[in-house]
Amino acid sequence: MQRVFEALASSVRRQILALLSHAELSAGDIASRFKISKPSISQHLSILEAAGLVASERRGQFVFYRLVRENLVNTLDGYVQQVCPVRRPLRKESATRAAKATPLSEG
Amino acid sequence: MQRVFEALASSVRRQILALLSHAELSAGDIASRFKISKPSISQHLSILEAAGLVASERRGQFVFYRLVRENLVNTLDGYVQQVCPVRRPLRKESATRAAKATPLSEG
DNA sequence: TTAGCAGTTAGCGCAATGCCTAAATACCAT
DNA sequence: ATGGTATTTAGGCATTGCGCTAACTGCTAA
Repeated sequence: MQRVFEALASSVRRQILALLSHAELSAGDIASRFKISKPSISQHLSILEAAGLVASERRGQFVFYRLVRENLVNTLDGYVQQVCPVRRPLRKESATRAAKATPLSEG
Repeated sequence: MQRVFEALASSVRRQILALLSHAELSAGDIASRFKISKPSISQHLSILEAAGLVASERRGQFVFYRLVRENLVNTLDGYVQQVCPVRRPLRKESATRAAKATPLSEG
């Protein structure tokens, strides 16, 4: 969780995740979309991977990165629930509980 | 948004928000729950306030801080939607869309 | 005004971050 | 093996972040 929030603290890294939300991309493809150097992007990718927000797979010369939505959503949702007690989560399991829509101090 | 994610990158600040999710607290009350010094907590609070995640109000000698849930939830939700296209948001307005539960690449 | 508590601001030291270039590694093709 | 492309690792440097103590401001109470 600490790693996830640290990873998300960087604008570049958030943009990378946004890119990967559309499609799997190679490290080079990702780097080409930013002004900063390839090694810097590689470093960002390794931070994202350490946080479990992306996964990588080498195919031939290329290393493809894909978004791991589950971890992103679970982590953010988990924290939001901690801070907005028993509010509607944004994950599937509890579409039922969502119906109750518990108003708390802001209702 | 940048400010919000930067604010959330610190464990202490996330804990402060969690504290404030239960009740409004004075700066001193908050500080007393951590090992770090009062000035440091004050600095954390000002970062949270700059990010719009908390609001402060002086009452007599005390400065009370309260959580601004809206901004926290809106920001996290907004980014999640950017990354998990047209996924179920975790805010109220669209309890309707939540029923549809759009499966995407992880369905 | 003086004393005292609550909180913030100022300034310092240290560790971590983020960028870079250069060099190394991994793979493909010849 | 050799050369070329893709990516990561290593090392350096400037900036930022986070903790501290000391000093300052705001309020209450005599």
